[in-house]
Amino acid sequence: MARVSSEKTKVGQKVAQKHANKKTALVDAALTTLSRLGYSQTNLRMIASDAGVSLGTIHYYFEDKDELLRLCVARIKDDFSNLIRNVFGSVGEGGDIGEQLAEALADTIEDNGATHRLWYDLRTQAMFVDTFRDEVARIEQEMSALLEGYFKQVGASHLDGKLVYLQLDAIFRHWLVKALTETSEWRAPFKQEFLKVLNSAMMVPPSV
Amino acid sequence: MARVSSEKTKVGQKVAQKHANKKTALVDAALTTLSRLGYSQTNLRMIASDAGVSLGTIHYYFEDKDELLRLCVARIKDDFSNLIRNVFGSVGEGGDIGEQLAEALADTIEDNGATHRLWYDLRTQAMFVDTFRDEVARIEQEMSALLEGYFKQVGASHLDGKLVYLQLDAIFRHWLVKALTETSEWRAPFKQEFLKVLNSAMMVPPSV
DNA sequence: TGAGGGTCTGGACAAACGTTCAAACTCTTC
DNA sequence: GAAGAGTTTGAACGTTTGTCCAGACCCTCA
Repeated sequence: MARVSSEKTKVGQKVAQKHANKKTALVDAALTTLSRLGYSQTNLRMIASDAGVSLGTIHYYFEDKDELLRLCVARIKDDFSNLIRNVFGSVGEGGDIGEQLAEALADTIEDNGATHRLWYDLRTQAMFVDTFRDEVARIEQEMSALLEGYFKQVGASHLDGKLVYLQLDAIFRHWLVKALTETSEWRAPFKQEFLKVLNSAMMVPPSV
Repeated sequence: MARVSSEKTKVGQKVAQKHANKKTALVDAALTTLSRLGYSQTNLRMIASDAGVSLGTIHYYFEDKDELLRLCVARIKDDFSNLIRNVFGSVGEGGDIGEQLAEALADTIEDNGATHRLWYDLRTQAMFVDTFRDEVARIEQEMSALLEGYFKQVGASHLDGKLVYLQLDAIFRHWLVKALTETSEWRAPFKQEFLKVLNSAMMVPPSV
């Protein structure tokens, strides 16, 4: 089992960089497979096939299946943070901010639907096995924190970020399923319900 | 492969009844295993072990694994309906109805936590495979309908049952996870958040 | 007390799984 | 262009999985 050179020479660094790049590329491929088939039906042969490498290559870069899956969850966390951050960032100053937020989330249902589905899959797996449990909890905390930051920005700092996140997430998940399984129009009703929940949440007065 | 006598004789009916009883007992055992291990980690040998029968017996009563799992989902549906119906039924006329509802739901987190966890597992599986998809959709519709019936009863018939169900379900799931994984007190915060969401949902005025 | 239909068993099977490994291959460096 | 470190392969291994089956078992009637 050859290991990548960890010497602190110039060549060693170059090789290590290449090694790391390939590793992240394989994580990418694994995420493609996972988002297509789901956690329970994904195996290493499928991942290798999607990545265009042989089965042995997977084990050359990863200790075992667990390490690969953990890195996948970590990657999802980063992608999620960036995605939501971009959503909040793309929301312009003028116009109805909630409306723009709903629009951006509808876009990500359309563009990253499979990835979001995988997130719900891994979140559920974490209810049974503790492999991802901590990382899942961290992601949810970060989502809540992002929302809370948004609330502070619009002068509603008394709102509970986690509580509103849970409600909005439920709407998001529901219409994600619709968008993935049905052909009927979903953007309009999603945006309507999302805004309804968001507005009703923001109408809650500060608790005494 | 011996099949149960389907003759319409007296003996035939008796035998068929016994056969059906054993079949439901095996579904019960399967649900125990599933709720303990989750969908992706449950296999027929575990189910047979929990049921106290040999592996062959499973295939004597069920065509294949799929049939058993489908019957499990169907059983969950019935149990769920009855459970929620009981919750609504146990809610007395006097006092704060929302408070009593939250209390009853907290009880079922405590008493049937593993079953609820399984429900979320199967609901997520339905996002990837279509085996349970229709049955899952039916269950969610029934939950929404039950809630809508409750709204009509308290004179808030303009509220969207599905929308409120999604929000309350999110709170329920969140605190179910807490109750299953952490030792800290969860009943009080669950009831508080549940009521907060319920009340804020019921404050929504009829749309024009 | 046999006969016979229903029940149950434990082993056997093929397929699929994660994992391992010797051998072949690629690329850089001297 | 030889050497060597890093990479990739495809076959092979041991396990686990769902499925199948011949035979043993149980129970009920004639």
